[in-house]
Amino acid sequence: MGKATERDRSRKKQVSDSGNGRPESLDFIRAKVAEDLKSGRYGGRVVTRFPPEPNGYLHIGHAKSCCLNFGIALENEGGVCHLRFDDTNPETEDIKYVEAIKEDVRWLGFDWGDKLFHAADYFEQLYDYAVTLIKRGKAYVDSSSEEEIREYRGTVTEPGRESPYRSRSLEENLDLFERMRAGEFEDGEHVLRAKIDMAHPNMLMRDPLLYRIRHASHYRRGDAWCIYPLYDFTHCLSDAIEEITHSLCTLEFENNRALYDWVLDNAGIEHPRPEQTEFARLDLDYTVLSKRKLIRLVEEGQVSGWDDPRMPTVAGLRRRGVTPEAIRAFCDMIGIDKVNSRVDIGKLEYAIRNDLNRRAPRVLCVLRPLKVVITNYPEDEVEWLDASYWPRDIAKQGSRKLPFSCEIYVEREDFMEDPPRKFFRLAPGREVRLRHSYIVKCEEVVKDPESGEVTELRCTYDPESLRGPPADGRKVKGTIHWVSAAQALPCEVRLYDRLFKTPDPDDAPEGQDFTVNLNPESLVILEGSLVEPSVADGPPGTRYQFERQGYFLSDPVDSRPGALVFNRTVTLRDTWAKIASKTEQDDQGRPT
RNA sequence: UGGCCCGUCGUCUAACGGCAGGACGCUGGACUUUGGAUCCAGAGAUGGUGGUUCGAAUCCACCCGGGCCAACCA
Repeated sequence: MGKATERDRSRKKQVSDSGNGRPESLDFIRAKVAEDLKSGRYGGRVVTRFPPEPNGYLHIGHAKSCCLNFGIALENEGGVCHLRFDDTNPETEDIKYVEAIKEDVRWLGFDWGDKLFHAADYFEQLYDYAVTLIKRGKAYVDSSSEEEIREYRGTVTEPGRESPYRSRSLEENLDLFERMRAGEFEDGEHVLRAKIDMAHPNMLMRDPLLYRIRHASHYRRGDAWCIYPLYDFTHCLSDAIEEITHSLCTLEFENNRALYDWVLDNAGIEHPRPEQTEFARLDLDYTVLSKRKLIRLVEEGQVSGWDDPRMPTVAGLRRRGVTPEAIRAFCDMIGIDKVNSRVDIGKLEYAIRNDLNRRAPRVLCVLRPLKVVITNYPEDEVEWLDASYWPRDIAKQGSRKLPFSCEIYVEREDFMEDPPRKFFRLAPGREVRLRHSYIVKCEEVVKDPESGEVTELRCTYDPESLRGPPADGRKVKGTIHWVSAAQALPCEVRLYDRLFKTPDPDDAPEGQDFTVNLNPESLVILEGSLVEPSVADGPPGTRYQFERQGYFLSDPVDSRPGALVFNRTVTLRDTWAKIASKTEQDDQGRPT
């Protein structure tokens, strides 16, 4: 008991009690940070870093890392998290990605203060460390060709062979490396390699490359350099330069840890040194989270850009209407572990709904309109009904006026001529409540004589039914949304759905790739939707719940007063859809 | 087939030698002028086999399954 109390007290991340009387525990990384703090390993410092490479946009997997690194800094007294661009590859990186990433990190709610760094700014120091390595006999210039190097490396089951250039003298190595920097050689003529062990069972330790020659302009350093350091050399030393304590990265870098430590050791970095710890990257079903694949979707025009609302990018989620709070809540929900896993996208959707439920005012919008004439309502009358923006269980004030008249539109889906059991909506002879308004009864169905399509419903209303249930005690189970024909605003509605139709997009038939699994219905554009007039003043980027439909955001780019465009962020939970599909299954399973 | 890492409800996770707990999802019910939200209840897991131990998800061995590594990417 005393042990539990002590552990409880030492917790820095105060998460809610799960109701079982026991405190919730820290993930293994936070536990390690807490341990290091307790043992005084880093003198009470906690310094993490979020190290994106500016060669693409941030996606929700990066958000997980962002939440972890900035989260740990926030949770610990005096904790700091650096934003560092890991920009050592001049051929793929661009300033536009730097700007986009900064915007995304800020939008996610994280503040790096004055701790903004670039690995490219360390090139001079990194060069000096390389010289140190050479002087210690721990690095050499290899003049083998790319193919030779590959060949000599061996395979995972066979040891490699030493390069013939491995035994060059210190002086020759120093001279060559200096001339590499001076630009005396062509791309690929020489490389700088660590001298470790060509027979090492860990392939990364078989004399890994440290520097390569690339006569290319760097977005930040211009033409100042023609040799560029590689990841394994750069990252650990950048961490050391910034005095990072906990260097957190994903599982695929587990093999790199030995090299991380080797470089630090041999470059003479003093203790306390940064320590690398790996965790599982985020994988989400019904989408892809690899930069390579996301770039392909953008370049092939499968989506409209990095910020297409179907993209799992931070920019895409933002334009879709997802809030940073929802993303952070989701990251909290999934936890941190070392098991590679594919998270149910339903969890993300839950986090989004849970957040939007409390923040999005309710309005009425008819996506696919069906005309309804109220035959016993005065033809020229318009009643402006008071309608709360919030349901009774949300403690917020505010309402708007909703016009009601003899001609309205309802959702086409809310009428069925021959309804199944449990369909609580409009059907011949049936009554429904119009949200915030009267009860109406369907008296007549008007059809197009040619096609047979229902074109209009003729209904009567109960004048006594505006407030509360009907006096005669009859039950009206269904409530549907509607808009008044004369005052409704036409709008475009973009219904976004999952980008892929299969949980694992990479599971493609032989010879085909993930793009065959793209969901052709991931975007359905509705041109003729009608929304209540109160939304006219909402600036682009306003969030609403369209009652019974879902959460929507007026598109920040395309929506304008008079030409409203709404993006569906996520649908509401749809119990009816579940009942309907279950009923269908039951009917199919039953002998006729 | 070499090395490293990892296997707990359908999914994401907790339990660190002592009652396998939570969340999402699912099922049923209550409530309801959103088939939303909320509330209540329920079903549901330690990959396998041995061993150590009074006691094993936890420690050990073997097996099975999964991931990563043979870019001058990160």
